[in-house]
Parts: sequence; C-alpha cells; structure tokens
Amino acid sequence: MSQPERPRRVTLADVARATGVSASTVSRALSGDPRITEPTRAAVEAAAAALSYIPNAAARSLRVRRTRTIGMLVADLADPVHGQIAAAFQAEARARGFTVLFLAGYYDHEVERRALDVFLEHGVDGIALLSGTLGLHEARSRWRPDRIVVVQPDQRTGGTARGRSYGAPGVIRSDDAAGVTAAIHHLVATGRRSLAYLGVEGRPSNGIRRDTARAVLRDNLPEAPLHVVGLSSEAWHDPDAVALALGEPLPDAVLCYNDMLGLALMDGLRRRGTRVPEDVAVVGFDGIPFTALANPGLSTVVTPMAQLGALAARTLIEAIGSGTMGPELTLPVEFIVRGSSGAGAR
Amino acid sequence: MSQPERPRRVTLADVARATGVSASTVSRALSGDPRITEPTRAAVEAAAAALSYIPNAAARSLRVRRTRTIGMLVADLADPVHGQIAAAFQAEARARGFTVLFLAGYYDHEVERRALDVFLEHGVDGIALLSGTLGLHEARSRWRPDRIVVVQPDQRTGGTARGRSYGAPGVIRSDDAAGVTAAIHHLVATGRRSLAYLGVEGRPSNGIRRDTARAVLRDNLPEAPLHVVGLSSEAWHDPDAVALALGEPLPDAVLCYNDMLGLALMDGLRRRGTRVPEDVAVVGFDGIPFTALANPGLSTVVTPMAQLGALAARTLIEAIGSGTMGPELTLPVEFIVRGSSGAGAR
DNA sequence: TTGTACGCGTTATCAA
DNA sequence: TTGATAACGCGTACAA
Repeated sequence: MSQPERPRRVTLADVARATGVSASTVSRALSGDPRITEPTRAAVEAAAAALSYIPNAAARSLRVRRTRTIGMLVADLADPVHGQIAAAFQAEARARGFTVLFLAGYYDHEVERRALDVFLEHGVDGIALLSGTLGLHEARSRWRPDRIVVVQPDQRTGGTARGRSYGAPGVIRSDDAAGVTAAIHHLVATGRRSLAYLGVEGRPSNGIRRDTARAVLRDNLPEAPLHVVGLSSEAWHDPDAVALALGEPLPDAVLCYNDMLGLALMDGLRRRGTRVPEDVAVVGFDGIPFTALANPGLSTVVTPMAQLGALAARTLIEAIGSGTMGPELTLPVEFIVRGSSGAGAR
Repeated sequence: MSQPERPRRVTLADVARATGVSASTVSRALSGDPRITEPTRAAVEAAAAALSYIPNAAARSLRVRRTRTIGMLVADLADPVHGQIAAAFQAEARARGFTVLFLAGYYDHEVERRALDVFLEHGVDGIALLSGTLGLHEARSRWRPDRIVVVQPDQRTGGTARGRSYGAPGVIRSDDAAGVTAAIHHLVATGRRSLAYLGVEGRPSNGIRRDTARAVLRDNLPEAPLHVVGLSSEAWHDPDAVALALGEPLPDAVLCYNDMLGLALMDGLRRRGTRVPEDVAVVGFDGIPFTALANPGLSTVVTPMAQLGALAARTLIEAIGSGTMGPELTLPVEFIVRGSSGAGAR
C-alpha cells in the first residue's frame, strides 16, 4: 500500500486546474491581490486547502529575487550566551515574516568563510554575524555592506576610545567597557588590592574587556597593575587547572572573561580550600542564569542578550526594507553584585 | 561612489561568456563532470573565481528537486540541552554537505505547525523534530514519513514497556527510564525514605521520567509512594518558590525533571537553611556542564546530547539517501553521583 | 568533448 | 477582472 511513487508536489497549476482558472489568477488570489473578485478568491482558497498546496519558495525567490530569509552566523550554538541571542533574533525575525538560516562557525575562519558562501548561495536577504572571527570588514568586502549586521564585535570595528565608539552602522553591541569599569570600581571600593583578569585567548571580545580592566585599574590603583592570565576556550571544563592558572600568590580579586570561567574558578578555588569571597573575590561576565543559582552567587556583568538579538533582527530587517543601515547601537549592561564578591566576611 | 545600482548577480552564463564556452560546459566543469577536458575546466574555474561566481541555490533546487537542506524544529534555542543537540546535529549535517534550517517552536503547537509549512515551502530534504509538542504522528501525516526523525520524543511514540520500546523507525532517544531507575535505586540504597519528583508541566519527556520514578519506587519502597509536584517551565527562575513547592514536611530526596530545576531547588533549600545533601538529597537530569561546577556538585542523569544530535543527523541523511529510515535507536545514559546526593554527611 | 534546447514553479507584464 | 506569455538560473537529455 505504501508504493514509493513519489507524490509530485502540488503546484499553482494544479490548483488552477482544480478551480478552473489560470495559474496567474491563483497566484494573485493567494497573494491577496485586490483586483481578484471575492468568489474567485474563495474558490481558489478552497481548492488550495483541499489539495494542501504549498508554495515553492525556490521558484518564488528565483522569480522575485528576494527570499525573506536571513543568515545568522553563530560562533557556537551550544554556548548559552549565543543561544539566547540567537533565540531572540529568530523570534523577532519570525514576527516580521523572515526565516533564519543558522550556521555555526566554531571560531574557525575557514568554516566561517564557507558559511558566508552558503548564505549567498541561498540568496539570503541579510546576514547577521554573532561573535566569531569573521570581521565586519571582511564580510562587507564580500557582500552588500548595507545588509550585514554584527552583534558584539571586537572593539576594533569602528573607532573606539574608552568605551565610546563611533561610526560603524550595523553594529549592535553591549557596553562591555562600562560593565568592566563598574566591576573594577566595585572590587577596588570593597578593599581588594591585587586584581587579576582571567581571559580566553582568541575571543574577539576578550580584548576590550582585558584592556578596559587594565586601564581602569591603572587609574584607580596605579601601584598594583592587573595580573593577566589567558586560558583556552575549553579551560572551564577543568576547574582545578583554572584555579592553578592564577599562580602564586593568589590575587584577592579576579575578573573573568565569562561566567563559565567564573563558575569554574569558584569551584577550583573551593577544591583547594580557598574561600570565596573571603580570600578571593570572583566576578564573571555575561549574566547567564546559573550565576544566580551558584553558591555563593556569582557577581557578574549582565549582557542584555535578548535585546541584542531582537535589536539586531529589527535593525537588519529595517535596513533590508529601507536600503540604509541604522547607526551603531550600544546597549547598557548591568553589574550585579552577589556573594562571590561580597565585602570581606559574610 | 556607492551608487545603489544593484550589482546583478553573476550567473553561469556570465562565467560562460568570460570563458568563451557554453553555460552547460561551465555547469559540468564546476560540478566535476569527468568528461570535461582539463584545460577547459581550469579556464572555467579561473573565470568563476575571477567573477566570484556564486551558484544560485534556488535555481538549482528548482531544477534538481533537492535542496541538501534539512529543517530542524527546536523547542527552544536558548535551552542549553537543545542548543547542544542542535549544535551536534548541524556539525554532522555540515560534514555531510547539508545545510540546516532551524526554527524554534517554543512549545506552541500553532507555531510548530507553521514551522513545518516553512520547511516544506523551502523544500527541505528532511525534517528533524527536537522535543516540542508536535507528535511524530502528526508530522508524518503531513509529510513524507520516511524523511522525519524525532529526537527525544514522548514515551507514547511507538510502544513502550518499562524502558523497552519497539517499532518506531526514525526515533532517536536516550534511555531516560534507565537513568531514572539508577537514580531512584541510588537514593533508596543510600537510605533515603521519602522521595519526591519535581516535574515540569507540559513537557513531553516529563511523563516518562515521572512514571518511571513512581513505578521503580513502588517496587523498591512500597510503603512510601512518590510525592509528585508539577511546576511551570519557568519555575527555576524563582528558587524560593521551587523549594516552597515541595511542601511540608520536606521529603529527604528529590528527583528533578531537569538540572535547572535541580540547581534552583538547591539554592532555594539553602536560602531557607535546609542542608543539601544532609537533610535533602537532590538529583537533576540532563547533565549540563554547570552541574559539575555547582556547590555541592549536582548528581544527575547525563543525556548524551552530542551523540543524540549527531546520530539524528546521520540517520536522517542516510534515510534521505537510501529511501528507508533506520530503526529506533536508544542511547544509554549515565548516572553521575555528586555531592548533592551524598550519603548523609560530608 | 561540447553545445542546444527545454523545463523546474513562480510572478510580472501585457493584452483582452 | 482575468488569461497568456516570458523570464528568473540551473541541470540534463539529446544532438553534434
């Protein structure tokens, strides 16, 4: 009974035949063309439903040269930060009638270049770059610059001077520098005197966080320069190694590149008997939900992930419609103090 | 200088003109047809590169009726479990030359139905369903049953008898029942006597975990039936409420539907002064990385997320190639004991 | 070994 | 208000 005679897809012509009109009438009726008479439209719609007609997106986009599809290049779908931004992006895009094609780049330049090609082959109407190694500059040299947005780029896009950046349309970023500044101020104000920065090598956003931390600390505590340590992106899987990487003597406060590293550091310190926050204060970055559930809670700079994603989609889709890309947008971050950087005792 | 004169896309014909051959020769040369002479191929490739020719996927798929595209319907991209599975799925698909179109369903049936339509419009070669409310049955009634895989379905797909399931080709699942069984055995064996299950309403996989827990407990501790509590999917944002939901008197062990709930419960108990694991043992489910970093570490049933995703992609793509869908596959889970369910003291 | 001709399913133009 | 026709860019059967 389940003969493999592949059931050829129902087309406009089939609906036309069933209704007794021409294919163009069906096309117009289904696209809501106002000059189709009401009974005709009703008949067409009934037939389309009865045959469960599904329009062929390939044929349409071949004809109209638009796909209502956006390509989003994500560094790593398994990363909660990227996942949250991607989810918000897709939700906003969907609300505006766009479909999102996701590709992961895994911080591999070759993969990312290839992903761009895939987007172009599929004729996307716009492209969103989320983290990763592909610079805005390179992407824009390969395709229409007015249809690419970048979320959270390196500080080197556009000019940047101490957190104030200017002139890079299509860039949606969070104010990492302000977040780092707040964190350092907090640590110094609560009596911490030897600060370290635990970074992740090769992440574009690592640079601005580290450099800002260094600069702010220099302004506030000139005699004790920032101790900088760089780890691999997978380092947080091994808490002991993370704690060990800090070296001796231990600093009394550590700002981490992201929350996972912060959580791993807390665990590593705990395992060697160092108390957080009494001996060492720990601050993370990103504001993933688990920071609130940790014991003690992890102080962190909260990136507005949902807004970043939604705003990126909105900006891109409006640019697709209008032909001009909106200006660079910087969203504020929030620094949340929790137990991991509590003042001394408690 | 940046005149908006849209730079018409380079086509096969353009490359042909530049090379001085016909379009079909270009097509053959670029697709590696063996009967194209070497110098011709080289010339074509040079011209294609020089013009930065990008093939038009819409035109191709219109012609060959294949897109080498797979649609994956994910319940929630922001959920770490789904993100991990999706990432592995995409990686495997990419390695086999397929592009993945992701859509999120947010556990909304209407949205999921619409997502299916989008996939069909785009002419995907296959569909993967990850969690969500859309049953395998409904999906298969709307499209080619032999090109749909489901990851982690409700236990009601196919027949299931105490963890043994049979006869549902295209289903890739983890052995949740075995994981729950191991967890309950562990809790009973370490002296816990009043057990509770903290579930999430409306999640397909909640049923099998809860029912298995109840059945296994009945077999092992008939005099103390499982205390079942159902929470909303967002409940974990409020740790106090989660702890409160357990009621009085507190059970001495709680199995949670997922790790987020487990982490929230630990935090909520801590905030009201209840000790984990001394007073209450807590066990999570999924094995997200944060369980290892929590304090104490959260015991959990580890779902093989990466394998689930990769295997789903492999199964689906092989079915697309061969025309027959492989049998149901159940991957083993691992139960990891950590501090949160330690025996009594420590 | 290469070129010619056709059709995939749609929409837009033009004519009726 | 509706229908016939052409074209979007590609792959392939057939002819050369």
